[in-house]
This record gives sequence, structure tokens and C-alpha cells, in this order.
Amino acid sequence: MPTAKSTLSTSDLIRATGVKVTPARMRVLELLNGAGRPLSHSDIESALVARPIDRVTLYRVLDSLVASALALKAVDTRGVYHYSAAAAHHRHSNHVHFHCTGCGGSFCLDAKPPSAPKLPRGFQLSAIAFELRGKCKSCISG
Amino acid sequence: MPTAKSTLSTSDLIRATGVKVTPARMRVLELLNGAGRPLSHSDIESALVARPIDRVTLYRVLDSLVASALALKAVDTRGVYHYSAAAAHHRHSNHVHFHCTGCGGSFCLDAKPPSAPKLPRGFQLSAIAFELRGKCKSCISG
DNA sequence: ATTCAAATGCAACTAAGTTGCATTTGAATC
DNA sequence: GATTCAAATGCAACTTAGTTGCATTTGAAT
Repeated sequence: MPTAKSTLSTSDLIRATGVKVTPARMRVLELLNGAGRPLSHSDIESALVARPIDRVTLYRVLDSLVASALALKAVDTRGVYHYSAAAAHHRHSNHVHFHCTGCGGSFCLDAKPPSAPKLPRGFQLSAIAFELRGKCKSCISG
Repeated sequence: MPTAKSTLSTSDLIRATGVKVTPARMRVLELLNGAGRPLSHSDIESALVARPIDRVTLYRVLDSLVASALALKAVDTRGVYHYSAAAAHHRHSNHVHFHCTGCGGSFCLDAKPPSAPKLPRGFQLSAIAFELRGKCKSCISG
């Protein structure tokens, strides 16, 4: 039995932003929503090999998801863009993260992110980045 | 009149790390020390056009400065590596920075960086990133 | 002055991302 | 259901950032 109308479906989310609901957008957004971590362009390409999406189309799909705020874009320490579903991201906005430089893993900590300091007059804040970096337990002992 | 022995000279700093003192290393490190902001590979190439350094050599010089801890490497939001002199960086480690998404400028604020939250047992911290992002005064009013 | 690992310069390569353009398609309208 | 057209796609070619291999040069130790 299909679910009634629990939450907005992926297609509804996409349609609501005013762009076309296409297979590529559906598949990419669903993948991002299911992934537990930000994915790079090549991560996504590999994940969707079953029915490949053109390289350029994938870049454009990602750009459009970012433009419509359904996805977020960030660079990793190697300078590669990674994308995450905005919905998934919100589940991670109220605690800080630890990134292991050994295994590349990301860990959620209990601590809340620090609040913003006072800005100079006339400045407008749009984002705060707070990130811890180091080695996780298994990368030290292993 | 040449200065007596105020602080370590650039060549002393380089020699102390055990690598050869070469013109390329001297020029790059002095440039980084003089720059008020992190520079990309291409920033540095442009700055040194007078007597050009080979592209690859420049990458290797930068890598060696980073390896010997005389310089620091970080990616910007476009995914491009930027390098800064460690000495210059230390002058900026006790306050937070605001990055303007409009003009790309970096501003030093008075506030101190937040301290690290408690980590899970067995984790080892190596770096804390705290960064504010938004629009600066002149990018809003301009 | 000799020696040799370290550093350099060049060519070729990879990976990530972008642009232009012709073709296809989602969805609005009839 | 058929028509229409901007939006989306696919392909080729390109740019930018960074890396690798190898032959030549050079800093500094002897």
C-alpha cells in the first residue's frame, strides 16, 4: 500500500521551486537525501552508473538544486565541491561536526555551534562555519 | 644602513628547516610574508612575472614550504588552494575573520575564536575553523 | 674543486568544472 | 489527445588547477 501524504514527495519539492520535474533531478535529489554525507559530482556519477547521467547535465542539475535551495554546496579540503540535500542538512545544523583527516569521516558531536560574535556596524551575516578537524579514535589506535 | 639582527631572515628560516635556500623559495616566502591575505598559485605567479618561476616549480616550492610549516595551505570557497606565511598567520590566530561574499574581502574582527567543545573519548583535535560569511558594509550600501 | 642529493624546467597528463549549440522533453494550453 | 515552446539534456570542446616523470642544473657539504 502506498503511503498517504506523509511528507512532501521529492517531485513535489522540485515542482514547488518552479522548475521541471525530470528524472535526473529526481534521482539526484533522492540520492542526496538518502546519503549520510555530502557527495561530490563523481560520487554521484558512480552512484548512478546503472542509468548514467551526462557529466554536464549532472553539474547543471546540481547547480539548479543549489539555486533553488534544495541542496547545499561546499568545498572539501581537497578543493572539490560536495553537495548535500538541504533537508538532510537541517538535521545537522544544531550541533558541530568533527572531520577526521585520516579516514575522511565526519562525526556529529553533542556540542552546539557557537553563536556569532558582534559584527562591525553595517555588516550582514549570512553563514557561520565552525568545524573541528583532527584524527578520530580508530585512525589513532588503528 | 642594513638592519643588525632584528629577527630571523627569510634565508635563515628556510635553512633552519633543512632544505636548500633557493631564489624561488626566498621570493615566494617573502611574498607570502608581505601579502596581507592568502595567495593562490596564480596570484603568486602574477606577482612574480618580473622573473617568472616555472608553474610546476612554484607548486613544489609551495608544497615544500607547507611541509616545513613555513606556510599554510587552505582552500577557498571556489575550491582553489591559497597559501599564507605561517608567521603572518600567527598574527591572525587570536581573532576571528569575516569573509565578504560580495567583494571577496577578508576582515579581522575583535572577537576571539570560540574554544573547542568536548570531544568524544580517543579523538584528537588538530585544527578549529571558525569563519563568518556575509556582506561587508560597502558591498551592502554600494 | 669535486660531488651528489635536492631542486628545477619542461612536457605530458589528470581531474574538476564550464561554455556553446543542436536536440529532446515536461507541462501548459488548446 | 495534439500542439507548442521554454527548459532541460547530451555532446564536443575548452579552461583551470594540480600532478607525474624525467633529464638537467645547482646549493652546500666535503
